[in-house]
Amino acid sequence: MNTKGQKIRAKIIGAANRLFYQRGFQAASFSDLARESGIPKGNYYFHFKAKEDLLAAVIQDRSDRLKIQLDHWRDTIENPKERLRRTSRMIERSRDDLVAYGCPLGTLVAETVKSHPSHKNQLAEMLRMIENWMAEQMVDLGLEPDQARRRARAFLGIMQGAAVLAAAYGDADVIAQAVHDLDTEIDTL
Amino acid sequence: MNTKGQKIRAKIIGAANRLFYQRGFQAASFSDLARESGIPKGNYYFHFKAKEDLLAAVIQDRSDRLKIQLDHWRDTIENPKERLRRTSRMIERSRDDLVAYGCPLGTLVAETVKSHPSHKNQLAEMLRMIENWMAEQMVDLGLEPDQARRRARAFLGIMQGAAVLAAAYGDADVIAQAVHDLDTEIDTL
DNA sequence: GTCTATACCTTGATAGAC
DNA sequence: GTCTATCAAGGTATAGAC
Repeated sequence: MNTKGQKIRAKIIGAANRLFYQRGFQAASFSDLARESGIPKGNYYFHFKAKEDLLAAVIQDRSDRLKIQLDHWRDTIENPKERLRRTSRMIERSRDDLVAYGCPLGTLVAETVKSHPSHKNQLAEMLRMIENWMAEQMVDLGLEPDQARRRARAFLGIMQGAAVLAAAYGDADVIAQAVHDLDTEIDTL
Repeated sequence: MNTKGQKIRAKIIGAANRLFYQRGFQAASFSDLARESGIPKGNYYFHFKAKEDLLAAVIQDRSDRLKIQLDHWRDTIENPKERLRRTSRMIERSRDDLVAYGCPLGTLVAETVKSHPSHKNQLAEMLRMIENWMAEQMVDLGLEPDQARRRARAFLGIMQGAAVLAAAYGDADVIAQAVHDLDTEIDTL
């Protein structure tokens, strides 16, 4: 009988995923979640011991889906440069959200590093997943592993920085510039 | 008789400045502030109508001091490249705080863009102040204004991105790499 | 397994004594 | 001008009916 339970659980995670992103983890209350998801407040505590456990599940969910996406790109795209370009296209496509709410990962880092350090490892792992993936593609292009790691980290930093500035300025051009800069860097690899 | 009042006000801003950075704006309560500053809770509402007004004063205070710093560098350092290098040295010097709490500006952007949009302009102005200042030095180096703005924005993005990753990874090496990348970029200007 | 009602606490904010 | 006492509101979390 866990199909129904799993379904409600997934629905809760889905609603929390969106609200934690759009309002922030601390600011999103269970009342908000209940109202927007249609699932009553008390129900949350059957599926998750505490709000922090719900956050952990949300991060895990994002991580799982990111992994699927990265694996898919790696397995279906032959050209390493083209694979790399997918990352810049990803932030280009989500630019409106980035302007409105910042990076889903980066803003969560900002919150959790101060008040909820228990989630830092989960978030760091997710960022490392992206970094490692980009480094792999660079190695495929012939870069030395050390050099690849450095470049991959710089790429990730550019993305994170662009998300912060885009949100602060409320200006999608910041994303456009970052995408352009990343793409021209990829060309020179 | 505003000397004493101003002094208490300044003391409140000082304590809030630190706690808002180390714990985050939402997470830092008046009880925390009262305990750490020694100034009783009720007193805060004589000097600031609401918590948001205190935040506005804190940001203004940071902005004022940043302006003084940038003006000072502009007026006392002859070599434009050396002026630019001061910005990378600044993040290098504060790297322990960046690792522990992220960027004082960037993390505040992450919080306010979602739940307190009224402060976005203040923060955006502060970031633009840095961006404009760096662009000025680049123009002094002979870059076209448009090109200088693009590069300055990229520089600022690298700093913000490095702060996010350093905090997420809990690793000061991220800052070291960003400083190195910035310095070598400055060399090529 | 699901939902309702509620306990308990902390928060930002206020009223009024000094 | 400064501080104490307290408020109403809203938060997370729980107990227990269904």
